[in-house]
This record gives sequence, structure tokens and C-alpha cells, in this order.
Amino acid sequence: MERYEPQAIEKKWQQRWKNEELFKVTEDPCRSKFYYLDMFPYPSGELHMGHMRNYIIGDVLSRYMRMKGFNVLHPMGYDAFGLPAENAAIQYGYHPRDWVEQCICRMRSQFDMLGISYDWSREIRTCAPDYYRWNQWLFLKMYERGLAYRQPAPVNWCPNCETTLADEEVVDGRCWRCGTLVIKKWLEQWFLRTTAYAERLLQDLDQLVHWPERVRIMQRNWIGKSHGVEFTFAVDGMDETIPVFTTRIDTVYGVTFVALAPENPLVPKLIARSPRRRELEEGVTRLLQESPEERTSEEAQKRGVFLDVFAIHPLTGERVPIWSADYVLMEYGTGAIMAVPAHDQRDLEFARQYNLPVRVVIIPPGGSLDPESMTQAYVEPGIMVNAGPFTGMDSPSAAEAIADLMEQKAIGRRKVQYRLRDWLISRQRYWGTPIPVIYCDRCGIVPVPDDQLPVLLPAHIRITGKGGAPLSQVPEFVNTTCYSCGGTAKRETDTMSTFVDSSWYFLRFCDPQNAEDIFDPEKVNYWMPVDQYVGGIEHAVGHLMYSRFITKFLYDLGLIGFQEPFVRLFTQGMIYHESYWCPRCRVYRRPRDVVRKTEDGKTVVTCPVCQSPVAITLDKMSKSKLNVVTPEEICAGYGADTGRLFILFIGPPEQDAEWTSSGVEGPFRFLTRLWRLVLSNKDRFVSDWRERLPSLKILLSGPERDLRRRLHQTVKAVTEDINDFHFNTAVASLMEFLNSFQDFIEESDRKEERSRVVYSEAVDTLIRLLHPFAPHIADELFSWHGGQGSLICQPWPEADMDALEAEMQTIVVQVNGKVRARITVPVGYDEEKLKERALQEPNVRAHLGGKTVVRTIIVPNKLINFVVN
RNA sequence: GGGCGGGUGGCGGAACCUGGUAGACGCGCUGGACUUAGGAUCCAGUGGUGAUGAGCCGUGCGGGUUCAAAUCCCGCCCCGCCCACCA
Repeated sequence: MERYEPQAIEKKWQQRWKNEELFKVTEDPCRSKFYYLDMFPYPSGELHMGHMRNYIIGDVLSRYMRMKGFNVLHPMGYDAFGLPAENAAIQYGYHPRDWVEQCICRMRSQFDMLGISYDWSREIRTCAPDYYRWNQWLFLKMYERGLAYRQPAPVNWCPNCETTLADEEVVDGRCWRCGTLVIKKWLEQWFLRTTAYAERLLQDLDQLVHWPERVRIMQRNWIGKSHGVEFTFAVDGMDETIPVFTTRIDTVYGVTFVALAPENPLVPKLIARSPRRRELEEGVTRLLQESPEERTSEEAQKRGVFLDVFAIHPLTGERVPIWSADYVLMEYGTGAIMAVPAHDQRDLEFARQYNLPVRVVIIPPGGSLDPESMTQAYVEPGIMVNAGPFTGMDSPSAAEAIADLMEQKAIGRRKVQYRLRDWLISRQRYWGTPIPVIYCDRCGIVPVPDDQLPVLLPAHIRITGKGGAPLSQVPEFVNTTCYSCGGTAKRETDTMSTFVDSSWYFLRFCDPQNAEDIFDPEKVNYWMPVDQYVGGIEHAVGHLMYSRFITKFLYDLGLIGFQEPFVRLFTQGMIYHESYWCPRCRVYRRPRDVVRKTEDGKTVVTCPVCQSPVAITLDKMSKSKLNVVTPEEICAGYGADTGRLFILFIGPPEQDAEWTSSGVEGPFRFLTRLWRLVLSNKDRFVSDWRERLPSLKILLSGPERDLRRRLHQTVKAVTEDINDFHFNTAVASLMEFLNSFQDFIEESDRKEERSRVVYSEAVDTLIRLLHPFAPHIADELFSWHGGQGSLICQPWPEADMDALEAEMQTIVVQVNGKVRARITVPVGYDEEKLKERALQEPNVRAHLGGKTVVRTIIVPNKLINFVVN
């Protein structure tokens, strides 16, 4: 084999790894375990190099940890339920199961062609009954403990997907999948009580010291804990009370109105007796019909309706008007607020809009506020004014005193409020886990008994995506008998959000084929927690929060011995690529289809159909923009190893990066040069170099000594870089070493003994270092020198400290901090002598210009600086 | 409005943690060699300004600390992302 033809060797090695079941692992108490996990993909199409960044990073780390001697669990599966598959199936007329099967097939071959070292014996598909039955089991366990419940509530509804969505699935008021504006619907739905775990989910964030700070901050904000007081307003002349929550009880004397969310069930009751009832109802309906943008944008003008009733201020007895206002949210707190325009910006804006009074009760120390003219609410602490017995106090103390008073008088009580809401898991779609309950006319909600699990998804069904829950249209599924009384009953026809599936799959990987239980706790406790988890930032509050929640629940069941699933988390950046939009044809063009011409030294890119210039933009790789680069293309053109190296070399893995077709050339040339170097020096290699090196290494000088120093610097650098996730600089170090290695080949004598031993050490070490990054070529080159099997089973090299020490050192000579010369002296050179030599440098003398040296600073082995005035 | 990143050659990025040779590595570009040919390979060069050498300038802007600042501190500008009527 003369030329480097990756396609020829890569298939061969992939086959060997597979035959030898190299990546298959089992529990081994004698070895330290390392559980590396990639976020598993949706099988909704094919994978592109942007997705592959995640898996390649994981493969480097897994292979590296294997070589370091760890028992590495590196599994992969498919998050196979869900809307993408269902929608694609509808679109192309497939059954989702078949569609998913096709995608999985394709994706599997893509993982394989890049040489990713998964233990495929542990593969999971969430759409398989032996997986989703445990979703149902988990649900029932939660139901038993009151953590799963069904309740009518205003929920997010995507009119396009015709299903409800969790709060975490609504992005900027739109459906995360299709971008349709989400509306609120009042529906009876299944929830999991995440709020019961709010405090623990918050507290335990402090343990996650190896998580990116921003993910922890996002979760903290999402949980949104705040301390305040909940108290009630009586309604004047009615037997109703309005509870409100506030974090600013110190401003309570400034209340000039009370406001209710338009959805608040109290609203109809309050207006029932008004003579203007009709008119008020219409007003409230208008508020309810506002679009999410009108409702939630801060710029939007606030709107409201006076409900024609008054509330009694519990401390002052004063009558204040009750309004319904669009800026009050039903989902947070009590769905009603005390409004203090002087000290809350939103209330102020509303008050100005409707000419409501503004009453100042806190003033800045030494300052004053004019309630008539103020346009900014005063929200800082200050001195209490017009606040009854609390006048004159500082506002933080007053807050405590007022809370005490309210608790004493039983008007209100201190309360901790969370922004986090319960997790809505019902979906009105087909392709998901059936929720395992039935509805009996006599017994009500009856959970499906454990021994009746799984509730199977009916296979034969026509899915249209329209007309409500698809399962409700399958009579043989819906109609059943009650497990309790034997009477007629109907099955729940909603399915679970796929986020349920993915909130515990990492546990199932530890024991994927268990037919008796969700998992064997012993196996889970061996492998878990996941030591390193890698995936996209988009899961910061959804999946990562749900997984923490389910883990804590299983801990409480006594099934597992840990409370946090993921010790280390790394979020990788997206891969961008040029996309070409033809404004005339109004379509995207594939990069390989556009016509590139050079005119006057400038490249002009035109549409292949209409010849007009195309608009070039940088976008995330995506099917719709036709700008994906597939593993197939890369493997066919350059080979998997080049593709892997390039995606790692492209930039820091946590940052977004741009795929450039010319950039791939670099890693390819690197591998080609390595190939040629090893090939043309095969005869230099001595297989017993390990035995011969110890007695020889102390005698080395010149090129041999330099090469060893560079080699072991590289070992050190690459090792540290992998540990720190600096894969880009790790690859750069390998390239740098190859450059030095080539110089060495030219300088050294190929027949000489020492040179051959040093060569052998270098080439052997280099390909070991290369293995996690480019495993195929590394294993191939290893075999050329008589290496047996794959390098993944070989030890990772260790840096030889002796080799790192240099004999000579370049010292920088500065005058007043500016570099004026560089001199080379032996390491540890006498400081006085160094000074003397430095002063003799012509350029240094020129800059000293006869002035007196007032100070000399020497940084050992680095620098000497003369300070003159 | 709040939070988090980031600003370094023609480009992607090193060096920032721990102040001490700015521009590693790669792409691109320029010149050369070998060639029927080169989009292969090899050699040389490549921050700006100097004919060359020396020098001078140079890490978004303005200050500061220091013998010495891309790096630390203060103030500002710009870009990106995320969150946001959460009472």
C-alpha cells in the first residue's frame, strides 16, 4: 500500500473492531468506571457533521479513557418517539414506526462509518414496548405517590401540532418544533409534580460544580425562587376574598388598586352583580383574546378593565378598585396582585394609562418623590412615609415588621414562591407512550395494574395529524373494562411527552435488556452517575431539569443511591455552513451545485438554473437550507479520520464554528504526511526500542535529544488538552510534532542505532496519541510495526520528565520592557554571566545608550530586563 | 431591562487561568522546485510600515497598576446568545 487511501483501511478496521466486540463492556468492580454519554438523537432524518461534532468529541474522550485504563461505558440509542417522526410519517405516508426504522438504519451506518466506539449491544429505542413500559411504570409509581395528577388548567396549545406543550417547549411564545404561536387553552391534562422537588432541584445545583455556570444560572432562573408574603383582600359587599402574593410587602401601604389575571376564575363572580355586567364581560374577553405578543411584551401598552367592585385594604381598611389587567399572569402566584404604582414599574404604567392614583410610601434617603410626575417607579430600599405605624422606618426592616404584623393578625403569611410549574406531560398525539390509566364511570380514574403493562400502542392506525388525539379514533384501544369493577371503561388516549422517555434513558443503558425491572439497581449503582455528559445548550432547562427530577424521584423510591445524574456537563457549539439562496428562483441551492467563477480576481457565485448571483449567508447546518455536509461526503472524499480531526480542529468545542470546505484539507494533508513518513521509514523501526531506550536516553544529544523533548512535550500537552476539552489545540500539538518529526528525519542518520530507537519511540508514541482522534489510521500504522489489535487496548503514553528538560534556553533581553535581543544560553546559566552577556549584545548597548542601569530583573530561564531612566 | 459569552493578521483560531518572545496550528495568498500537466507533492515567504538590516507601530476605545499588560483593575464602545410584565 503506497498511497494514503482512507477508504481502504477504514472499513477494514471498523469490521475488526466489530468482530472483536471491542467496545462491549460489563461491570468490573476491579476497575474504575467511566460513564460517557452523548445526548441521544431523534431519528428524524440523517445525521450531518454538525450533529457529529457531539459524537466525535465523545469518541475521543471515551477512547482516551479506555487507554487510561478505565472501564468505559459509551452507549447510544434513539429518542424515537415524538412529533418529528409522526409528522414525517404523515407527510410521506409512512407509519411512524417504519419511518423511524429507516432513519435509525441510516444513522447507525453513519455512526459506524465515522468509527464511533459505541457498545451497540446496549442500544435503546424509546419507541420499543420493552422500553416505554417503564415510562408507564414510572408514571404509575408517581401516581401512587400523588406526584402524577390530572387537572384542568390553562395550558399551552400549538394549533398546528394540535397538541399541548410544556412550558419548556414554548420558546418566545411559539412552539419549539414548528414555530406556530402558542395559545392558551383550558384543558384537563396530566401533570407531574415537579414543584414538589423545586427546592431540591434548586439546592442541589450547588453540587454541580462541573456544569457550565450558565446552565446552572438558567436552571436557577427557571426555578425562580422568591420570598414574600401572601395575604387576602376582602371584596366590598361580597363574600369573596382575593389572595395575592408579593415580594414587596414593605410597599403595601402604597396599594391603590388590585389587579386580577383575565383568566382568574374570580373575575366572572366579581362582575356577576354589576349592572354593567355585559360590557365588563366583553372587556375581559378582549383581554383574553390578546395575542401572546401583546400580552407578554414589555413595550406593549398594558390594558385592563375596571370590574366595578372594590377591595378592602386589610391594614388601612381603605376601599381600592379591583381591575382585571392583561399583565397579570394566572400561572404565577395567585393570579392576582396588589398594585403599587409608586414602587412597581408595571403598576405605574398601568396607573398612568387609566389615571389611577399613585401613592408614595418609600422615599430615597435624603430625597423625595413626586407622585404626580414620576415616570419611573422607585424600587430601591428607602425610608417609609405615609405608612401608618411603620412611617420613618427603613423599608427592609418595615417589610419584616409588616409581615410579622400580618401573621399575628392572621391576615397573611410569609411564603416561598417558585416560578417553576408542574410538568405537563399529556400530548394529543399518536407516536408516544400511552398514559396507563382508564376512566370508569363508576370508579373514576383507575391506574393500569403493573402486571398489565405495557399498554401497547395500537399498530394499525391512520394518522392524519388532524381531528384530535389519534388514539381516540381507535375503538378497540379506547374501549376496555375496568380493572377495578369489571364494568365498561375508556382508556386515556393522550400519550406522554417524549421528554419523559429521555429523562431516565441513561439509567436503562446500564441494564438495557432487563425484562423484569426498570433496571437492576446494582448495575445502575456501578455505572451511574454519568461522569461526562455532552450535548447542546438547548436542553439547559428542559431535558436536564426533567432528568434531575426523575433521578431524585428514583432516589426517593430507594432504587438508586445518588441524587444527581450527571457529574460533568459539557455543552458544545453549533456548526455553521454557508447556504446559498437564489432570490430569483426563491429556493436554496446546495453548495456543490452553485457555479463559482472568478471575475477580476473576485469569486462570483451564481445560481445553476437562472445564473443570477446567489445570496450567501452563514446558517446552522440544516436540511431545509440544503447546506448540510454529511459523513458520507466526508468519508468518500477524505476519510473518517480527516472528518474527525477537522471537526475537532475547527475551534474550541464550546463555541460555534464554521465548516469550510478548504479547511478540511489541513487535517487530510497532516494524515497524508504522517502516512508517508511512517511508510518511508518502516526500516528504521526497531521493535525492542522499549528495552533499549533506558540505557540510551541519558547519552542523547542533538536532534535525538531535541526530538525526545518535543515528543514528551507533546504527550504532556495532548493529555492536558484532552482533560480540558481543548481538542483544537490537542490536534494542533500533534501537527506541530509531526513538523518537528519531519525535520528530525532529515537531520538524523537513518542507520544509526540511537536515532532508530528514538525514531521508534516517537512513531509509536505519536500514533498512540493519535488514536482517540483518528483511530483507523492509528491502528493501521500500529499494525505495520507488528502491533497486535487496536490501540484502544494499549496504554496511553506518559510524559518522560527527563526528556522534557532542555540543555539550552533562549533568553529574552529587554530594555525598559521592550525586547531588544534574544540570547541562547545553557539552562541554569549563572545570572551574573547572563547579565554580562546580555549587556554585550550590540542592540542592547545601543538602547542603553550609556544610561545607567537602575535595576535588573531576571526571570529564570526566560528573560532579563534592564531598567534605565 | 437582566444574565452570560466575545472583540487578536486576508480567514478560523493560539497565547488570557498563572503578567514576561503576540500571532502556535491550520486555511488562504505570494514566489520557487519537480512535472506533458497540477486542483498532487516539496521548499521559501506571509501583522503593518521600512529597498535591506536596524527601527517604529500593532491584540475594540480611554485611563490605571507594573521594570514589563492581549493577559490584572476601573470606565466606555461594539457584536453574539439566552432570559424577561414572575408581582
